[in-house]
Amino acid sequence: MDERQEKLLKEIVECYIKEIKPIGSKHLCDKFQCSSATIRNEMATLERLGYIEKNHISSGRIPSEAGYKYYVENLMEPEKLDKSDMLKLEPLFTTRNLAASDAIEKCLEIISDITNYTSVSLGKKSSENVLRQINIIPLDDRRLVALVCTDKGIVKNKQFTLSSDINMIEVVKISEIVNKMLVGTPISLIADRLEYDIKPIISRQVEQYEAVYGIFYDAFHDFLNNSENIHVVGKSKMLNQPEYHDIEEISKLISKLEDEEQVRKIEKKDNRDISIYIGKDNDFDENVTVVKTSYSLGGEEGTIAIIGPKRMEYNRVVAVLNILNKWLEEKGDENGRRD
Amino acid sequence: MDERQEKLLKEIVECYIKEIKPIGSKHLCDKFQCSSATIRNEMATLERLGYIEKNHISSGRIPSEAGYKYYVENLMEPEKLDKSDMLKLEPLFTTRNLAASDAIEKCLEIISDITNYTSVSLGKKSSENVLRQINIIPLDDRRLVALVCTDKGIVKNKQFTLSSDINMIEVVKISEIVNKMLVGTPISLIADRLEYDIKPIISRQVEQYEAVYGIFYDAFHDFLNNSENIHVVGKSKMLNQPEYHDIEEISKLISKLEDEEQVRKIEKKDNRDISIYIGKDNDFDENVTVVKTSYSLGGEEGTIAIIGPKRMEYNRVVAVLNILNKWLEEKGDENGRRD
DNA sequence: TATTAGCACCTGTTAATTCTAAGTGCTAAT
DNA sequence: ATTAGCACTTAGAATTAACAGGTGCTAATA
Repeated sequence: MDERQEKLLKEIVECYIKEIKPIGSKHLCDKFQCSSATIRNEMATLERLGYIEKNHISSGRIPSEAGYKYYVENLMEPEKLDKSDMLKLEPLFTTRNLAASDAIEKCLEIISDITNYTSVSLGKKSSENVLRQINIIPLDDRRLVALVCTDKGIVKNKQFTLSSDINMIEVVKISEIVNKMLVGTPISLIADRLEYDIKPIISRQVEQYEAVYGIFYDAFHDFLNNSENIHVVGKSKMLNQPEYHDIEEISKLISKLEDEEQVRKIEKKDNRDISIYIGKDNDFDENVTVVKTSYSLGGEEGTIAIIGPKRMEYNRVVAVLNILNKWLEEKGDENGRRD
Repeated sequence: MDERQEKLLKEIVECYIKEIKPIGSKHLCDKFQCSSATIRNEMATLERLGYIEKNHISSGRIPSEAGYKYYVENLMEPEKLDKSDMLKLEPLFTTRNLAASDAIEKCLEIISDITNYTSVSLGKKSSENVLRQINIIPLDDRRLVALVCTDKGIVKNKQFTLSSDINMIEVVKISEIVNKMLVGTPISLIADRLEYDIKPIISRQVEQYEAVYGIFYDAFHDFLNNSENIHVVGKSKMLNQPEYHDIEEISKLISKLEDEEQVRKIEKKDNRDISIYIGKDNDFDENVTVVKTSYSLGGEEGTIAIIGPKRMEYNRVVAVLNILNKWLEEKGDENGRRD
């Protein structure tokens, strides 16, 4: 590809991203100071190379997946975010001492707001976390909150109401035992340990041991079941993308976004700063582009991804992620220094 | 309306709910043992009364909003849920000592799953809650969890990482002061009280008082901002409803479901057991039906609503709500006895 | 008097047809 | 290497025709 061809491809991609209509040769005459015939010739070459496609024999051209790929790897110019975008990013920089998980969620919301695409965060499955501590906090003589914390900074609370035959003091005592015995245990093993190590002890000490056991079991239950640590923000953003006219298709996509197992497919083992998977390149859905970056924050490692149409405003998305990356790095350092 | 006309209306409504196609006179001949002409005559009457409509001069009939209304008020027969539905309801009855808010959310998920419509719960705005207690739970020497509990059983936790110049012990001490001074204060007033009552005290006792103040401020912040206590489950269920072919329209509806202020409009001051607002009768969206019931659970009062197409399977929905209502009542009693 | 058969009439839907706009590839001339 | 010119292609819009499914009304019927 010579320089003009590259410039042509760049123009086609950017123009198509804006207009969402196939680009004909005439549209590019002015920009390139030559006749439409010349453009047509060059386009024919680009098509032979696989970078652009026709919908039908006499339609304008649209970028192929390879074309988008070449664009993002070689042609795309970084964009500067405008003022209103920076304003939306503001709260991130001003809010201090947010916990990792809250910070990530805030990120997602801002990303989704700025880009108008769906944003996703993937942390370790909570079952891979290790129990740091469990606290029982009495609210009154019948109600309590169980607070479970893991090493990766996940904290969950769950409320319980005791039936009248259970003594709050017992529950607190048991929680001390659980702490002593189970701290450091991977969450995935907790259920077993509760059953085989803790239950026998409780049953010796407490009369209504089934109920007390139930509380501890339930306190962990959320961790085991819904593996959490996945957040998806802006699920319905794709409804605004005009290329999705078919309600069936979009419905399928949204279902996928609601299915944790599907979303997990976004995760991929590569450590590049920002990676872009276009169409068939990504394992999630061949009709979308997934842009990913990984973060490490307060000991928790994970991935942030943006899901949008293949005709994504790549340079905008990359610009946003670059800023967030820098911010996450700084925040990560801060936390690092302190640990 | 004589008996036959009522039976006719009932048939038209139920048939339309199933088939989603305008109902012609021929379809009803068998059921009514008479000719299509007779049916046509009767239909003309029903149309004059405003219970059914035509799309165009020679189409079959569809129920009008008034028709649906007459149906649910006078004609609808209660349905028994089938086995698979009861199976889905099962977890509700077996799970014990769930906190109110968790229980409600569980309800919503089950409702949405069984009915395939969107379900919503509306509790009191969290700013209307009153502070019950705030706990500071240290995780290590730099990290802590702040746990805020309100009288209506809302519990939220938020993690913080302390910068190295703040002493954990100080924070815990301050939390005791906050508890002493602010327990019983409506959440909506907390911000002010923090500023004017607590801040002066902290500033006298702690050197880095701004940061410590920040922690308490942030701990409450979520309560103030997003007024929470609204849950919407199955936002995209409407995508499966065939009458919503227009992507624009459905997109608008989903946006509404994501907008808390809009969702609040569902709330209405009426204390009937189950109330049904069809089309223009509801303040949320004139293209849907809202079925509501109110609950009182562990001192928290609120509303559960189901949002679906006007062509909703009313008897199924009502059957589900009836069961839930009974369950909620029992559970409410339990809690009541204990307080 | 309530029901029905028959008929003229209406409209959405579908398929077939035509027309146009936008674009292409190729050839020959520049 | 570029371009003008031309034949050719296709999607999409507009038009038409045929048809299916329905209606209301009238007159005959039980």
